[in-house]
Amino acid sequence: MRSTTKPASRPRKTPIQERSTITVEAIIEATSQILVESGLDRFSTDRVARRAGVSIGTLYQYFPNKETLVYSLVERYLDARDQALEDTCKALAGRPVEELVTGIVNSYVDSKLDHIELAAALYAAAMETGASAIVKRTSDRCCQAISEALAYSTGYPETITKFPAVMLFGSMGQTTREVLLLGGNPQQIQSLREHLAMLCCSYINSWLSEQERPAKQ
Amino acid sequence: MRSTTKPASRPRKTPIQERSTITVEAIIEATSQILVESGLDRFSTDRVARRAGVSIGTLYQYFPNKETLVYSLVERYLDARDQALEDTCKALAGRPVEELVTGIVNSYVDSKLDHIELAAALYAAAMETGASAIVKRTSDRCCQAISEALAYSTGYPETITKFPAVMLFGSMGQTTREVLLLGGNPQQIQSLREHLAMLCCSYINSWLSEQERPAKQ
Amino acid sequence: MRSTTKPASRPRKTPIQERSTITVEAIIEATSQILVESGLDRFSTDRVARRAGVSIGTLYQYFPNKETLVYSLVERYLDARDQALEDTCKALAGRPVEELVTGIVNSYVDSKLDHIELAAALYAAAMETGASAIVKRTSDRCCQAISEALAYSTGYPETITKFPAVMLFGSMGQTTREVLLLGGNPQQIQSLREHLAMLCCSYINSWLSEQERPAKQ
Amino acid sequence: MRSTTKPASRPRKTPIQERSTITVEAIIEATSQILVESGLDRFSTDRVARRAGVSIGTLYQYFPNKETLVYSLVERYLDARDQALEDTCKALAGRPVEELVTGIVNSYVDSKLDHIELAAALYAAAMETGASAIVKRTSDRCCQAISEALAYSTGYPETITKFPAVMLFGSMGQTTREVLLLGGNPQQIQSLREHLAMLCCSYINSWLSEQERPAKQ
DNA sequence: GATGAATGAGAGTTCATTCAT
DNA sequence: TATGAATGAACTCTCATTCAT
Repeated sequence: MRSTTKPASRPRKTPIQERSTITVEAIIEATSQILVESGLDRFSTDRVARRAGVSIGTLYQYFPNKETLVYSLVERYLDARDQALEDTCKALAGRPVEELVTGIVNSYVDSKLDHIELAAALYAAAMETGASAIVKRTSDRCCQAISEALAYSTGYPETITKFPAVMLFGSMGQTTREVLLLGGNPQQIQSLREHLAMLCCSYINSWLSEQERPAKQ
Repeated sequence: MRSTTKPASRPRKTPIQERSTITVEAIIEATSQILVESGLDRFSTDRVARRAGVSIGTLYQYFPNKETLVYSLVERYLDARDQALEDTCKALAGRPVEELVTGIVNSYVDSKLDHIELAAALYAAAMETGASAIVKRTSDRCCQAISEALAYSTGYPETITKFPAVMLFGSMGQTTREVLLLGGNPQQIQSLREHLAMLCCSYINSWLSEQERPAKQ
Repeated sequence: MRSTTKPASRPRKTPIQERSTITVEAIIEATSQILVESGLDRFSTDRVARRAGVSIGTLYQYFPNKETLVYSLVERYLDARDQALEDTCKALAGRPVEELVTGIVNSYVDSKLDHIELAAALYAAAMETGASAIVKRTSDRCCQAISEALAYSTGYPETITKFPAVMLFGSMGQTTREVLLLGGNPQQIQSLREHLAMLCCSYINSWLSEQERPAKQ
Repeated sequence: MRSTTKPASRPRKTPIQERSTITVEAIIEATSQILVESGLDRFSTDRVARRAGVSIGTLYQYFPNKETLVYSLVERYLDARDQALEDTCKALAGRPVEELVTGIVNSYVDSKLDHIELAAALYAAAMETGASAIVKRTSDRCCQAISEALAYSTGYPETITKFPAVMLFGSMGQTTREVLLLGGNPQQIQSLREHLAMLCCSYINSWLSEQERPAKQ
């Protein structure tokens, strides 16, 4: 992807009319399809416009440059994931840690399974195109949600639960990807859920028991 | 980067004169620098050649196409990581699991720290360019090494240690990346090592104690 | 010219606005000029675009690759020749052979004279670039037309007039080229017409008289 | 083929030593093979050198540029054809025209058959690369030989036999090529010989009888 | 608002040729 | 004399983006 030096601006125009909304949706859908089918190479504004059934000029009326297209998609996808995770955290905050952690794991795995191919394609796309800022922002949001829920459930202040939250979030990401690469059949997914729950719970328990006797350290 | 279907062939010409060995090294070094500085966009064969101080023709005498440049680098980097991990596994195979797992964690973190910027840049680069095949291959190699060492240390057959190995390997990857994104100062790195060791050890212990009483499950 | 195996596809885009029709004509005209002036070497898409007064991008919007440029021209030129020959054949079919053959000769020479330089340049160009398929196709078309007219005028079935048709067509091609190479002044052209008519007529007459007494052979 | 502006110079060095001769022969043979196999595109000095088993530097020691390679081959091939034709003309000069003309036809067809593939490849190659000068020169030589023999056999001065000679020579070229394109099986070749002989003889006879009564014209 | 023709910088790659070894 | 590493101009083609209609 040719990286122009322009800052990644938000969509140029906020669709207000009905028709515009349809157009924008068609464009984003086309973006998604092409990214999944062909990856970031072979991804061109021209193809997106044609697939969306609009002219290239129209596309540029709603998305000021190529990057914005990918950004919109990445953001939309990650927002959904974050939202689900936050909801889970809010729903389970205050419950026993093991229950909380297991809930988080399942929410995370579920959100990946929802859009398997898109997840993989976006992951690669996000690395390029400077979308890593978005990735960082949403990662932070997830860690924040986990950290808060953890603090609520354990009684520890958030300053302390921050790091374990990062560890939990980090553990889920690549293990899930790895298992999907292994084939991702239902049985493997089930194993993933169980092992991930076990891994996260035992880690949190270890960490908790260590917190109880900090003097020894 | 255009991912054509052409196979990522090995360097086109094996240097025979000493002069050309220097040239090849210069090209690889330039590839690395530009990838780190500017990412996969803005990465062009032209820039690489100029940075390496050779003509574009010379570059193409040793690397048949652009992809091969990135491949060479990814492969070289991952091979080093794999080698270190394998060495650690071999050295610690048969020792108590906790010692083994801690050793693996430290080896992994060390290899990332060795080339911090390069690691990040290559990670992104590898996602595109079809180098994901290489990534998969080397991941498998790591999981294999971990799995074998785990089998040796626990007495369980490798068929059983396979999945936990994948979980361990997966856990290390993104957590490390996440912490480096957080800034990666020495103190954070230290925390990472401790938490990662704790996470991995407690997971393996949980898993072991579950294995002992499979009937109850 | 690199003859890749990609099929010589038809122009990429059919002009819909009037503006683009002009553009396409300008490009074909430029192709013709450059081919005539400089031959197939020194023929580059860049030069064509510049000569046509359009950007290189515009050129590629209508011609998917370099070969298509030459193909279009070859085809257009040969089609005109074939059409003229077919018209002549149809008009003279049924008339005495001598009249028919003389008509064919003149039609052929006329079509060459119409675009003297272009004919020479295209001839060379067609040999390369895989346009030889087009050459073969149009040659066949000419031979077919001649063969049919010959059958009609002589009463022999077409299976028998086929070969003489090829001989007639073949005789005209290089002799005309040869005479043009000699300078091609009006007097030479006139001699060419006369000798070619004589050559073709006497050949057909010989062949006819041989057909009448096949037993003796 | 990139046309450099340099004049087409003769081979740089005349091989005097045994070894050099072998090298030069190997290079010419490689040129021939590659031209036949792959045509004028994909023909590169590099490939020729590799095929000939010599270094690119050595190639340039005997052939100052790429064109010279093709020239040598074209010249060598056409010289052989011309020589054969001249020999035939000398041998048959003074014999009855029909015998002469038939001999010429067979000599011409034979020389084409000798190197069928090479003939086709060279024909295309000669059109490009400015070798057309050579083609013209050797064509002239053939026409000259035919013209002289015709003069000798008919008693007419050479100024008069010149044009018929061109017509005869021209008739043979494309008809032969055309028949080879048709498949060129032995039966077709035999037909070609017969029809070509008939065509040429009847033409010459017509021309002769016209010469006898010029007043009527 | 929508269209699509036009733009042109820039990318990847080739290959004839030179020259130090 | 032979080698082959190095050169770089030239070439084909793409694609993000603009703007007249």
